[in-house]
Amino acid sequence: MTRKRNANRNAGAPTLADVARLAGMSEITVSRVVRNQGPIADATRTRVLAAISQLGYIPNRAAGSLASAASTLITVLLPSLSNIVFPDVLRGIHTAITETGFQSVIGVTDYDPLIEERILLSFLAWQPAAVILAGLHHTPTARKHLEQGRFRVAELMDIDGDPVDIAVGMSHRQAGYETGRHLIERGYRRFGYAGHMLISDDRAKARYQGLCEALREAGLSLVGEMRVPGGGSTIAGRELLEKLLAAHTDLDVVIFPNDDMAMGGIFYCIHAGIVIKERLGIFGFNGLDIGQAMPLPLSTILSKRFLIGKTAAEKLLESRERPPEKTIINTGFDIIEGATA
Amino acid sequence: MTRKRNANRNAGAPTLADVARLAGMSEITVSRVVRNQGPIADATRTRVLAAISQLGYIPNRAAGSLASAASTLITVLLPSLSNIVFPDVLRGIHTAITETGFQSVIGVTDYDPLIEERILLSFLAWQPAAVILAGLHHTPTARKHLEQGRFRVAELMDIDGDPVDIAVGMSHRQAGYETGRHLIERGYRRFGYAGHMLISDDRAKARYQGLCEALREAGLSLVGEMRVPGGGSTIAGRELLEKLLAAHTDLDVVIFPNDDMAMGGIFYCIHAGIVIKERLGIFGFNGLDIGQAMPLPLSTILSKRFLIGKTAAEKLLESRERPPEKTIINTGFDIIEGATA
DNA sequence: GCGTTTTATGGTAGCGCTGTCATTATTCTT
DNA sequence: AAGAATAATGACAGCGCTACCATAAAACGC
Repeated sequence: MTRKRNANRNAGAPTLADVARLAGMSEITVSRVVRNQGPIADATRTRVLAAISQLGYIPNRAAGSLASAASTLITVLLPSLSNIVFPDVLRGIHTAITETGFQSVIGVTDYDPLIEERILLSFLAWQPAAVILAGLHHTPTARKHLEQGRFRVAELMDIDGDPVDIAVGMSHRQAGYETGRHLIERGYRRFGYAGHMLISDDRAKARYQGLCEALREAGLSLVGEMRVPGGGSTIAGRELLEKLLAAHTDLDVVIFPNDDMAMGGIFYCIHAGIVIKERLGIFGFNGLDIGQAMPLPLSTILSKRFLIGKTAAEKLLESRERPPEKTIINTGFDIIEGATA
Repeated sequence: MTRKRNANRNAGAPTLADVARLAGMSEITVSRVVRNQGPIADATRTRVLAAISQLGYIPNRAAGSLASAASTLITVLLPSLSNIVFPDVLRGIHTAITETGFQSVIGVTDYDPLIEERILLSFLAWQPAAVILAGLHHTPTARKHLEQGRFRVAELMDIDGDPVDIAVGMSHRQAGYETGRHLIERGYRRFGYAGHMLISDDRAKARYQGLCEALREAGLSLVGEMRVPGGGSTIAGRELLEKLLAAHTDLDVVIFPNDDMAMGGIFYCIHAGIVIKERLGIFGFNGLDIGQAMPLPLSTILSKRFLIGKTAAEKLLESRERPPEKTIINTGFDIIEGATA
């Protein structure tokens, strides 16, 4: 039977036992060398390492995970990959884990908490060492599993709420608020908003609310507001601004939920001969490089995506066990003055 | 001993045996229901499913992988996450696998074949169902493992070469060549190249060579050429074009290795008052949305990144076994006429 | 109606590794 | 120098699942 079984296996792929035999050591010693764990005599380590490289041994992680009830996998659930923000976060995560032996398994939730829940459950089957997801808002089932699991949890981007374990991000409500204050101070009074319809993009919603609050405090309110269906791209921003200005000719500044859309707005102004900043201010969010490379650098808010990902992953790996108190790390944001508002 | 061991485990997480007991079935039957495999009576399936949801059973993939010597993981090795191209590819991959139960493990190689090799070996420890990587150029060790492994392999982006199993992409050499032909036909004669120094970016190199070949055939050659250190961004493109034009005042067209840099070039022209197209043509590569949203849409080549990722993943999952003949899928490219060259 | 195939289910032995508990050198105290 | 601590190694069971083979029951063929 054993023979039959092996037929379907990686033809003769060497196992711990093979290495042990060749090195003249017990399996457990080889295992310790591989995992760099426990006290090992230098001579032993050398011998084992030699046997490993001679055989081309690759440890079987499935067996290891099963035996130890823990894996080296980190589950990463991102709302989207189209929005450059999340690849940046992912890049930060990878920068932090690259030398640690941890590996990331990626899921894309499409901003949908139900999809997030489904993917989360299927990923928990790997007994991950940590779970990283976006935002603090999850389904009750997802939240329950996150709370009860034997793994670390980092919730990224947002810090306005109660995290399961670690939250790393910024206050989007505050960012929206300060956007409003900043523009009011610069003399803008007739505000427009050109958004998108990702109702599950809690961050964009929080910024919007913060903005409205700043306006309200100053006795102002949004004069005009429009949204495109879907996620919002540069082209969408361009077309949307045209429509918004057609409906509200007297706007003096328009805020976009992200830089991509804001750049579309700028392109529309150039096309339509509208003098940016004097006649119409444009304000974005994210602080993308490309916006800053433009002849008129985009006025926007720099969100520290890479830093968020990197910080979260580092923090996560500090300890295997979840500490008693929750951690909230505010990476903050910078207002980029720019030349468009 | 068993008790001690369980102490460290997921406290009482239900196992197949628990489900089997509750459903009054054998473990193997439950396993079959979970995997949707083999003939199961409807009544049995219903009962098992009820028990699963009652217990909140989550299968242990590590155990499954160990027993079957196969996993549902797909290893994805990308050169970079900064370059928007690769998140697009990843998005395509995820679109294809999202409903299949397969999951992606991501590694970032930084365009370095040695890093690629190291990550590949560490990922093979999971006995992945498939490996997806960029390009056809790998270390001998990596190539050997790819060839001998019991998993499918897809090499993306490039098709100029001999793949291990499946290649999906386009001919970058041809893209470069056609860029040259296209611009020569439009009357350009004094060519400049503003590149970067990613020597391991084989695709950019192939396009460069194709371009040179087209010029050579027409009795031309590059008048001026410069490269920035590192990967090349919009800002780098902007600064590089300034330098290149300072050194070669008589260029009538400049080709960039990607749209990001080309847009930087456009921004420099706007800034310096250079009339784009008439006085200086600008040509990119990738066909990013943002380039097409600009007042003067960028002249460039559309690479079908999303399609490449999606096609590769679909093809990969068609069959578990590697077929005897290799597959090469040419997704082609489109020349976008644009307004900048 | 009796063999033959198909459908549905189960028993059992591992998969390759690591946790737990020993055990035996070796070094350190005072 | 005797006891105590530490360093280095090993035996062995078992993690939770699935491949393999077996078996029983139902459907089929002529």
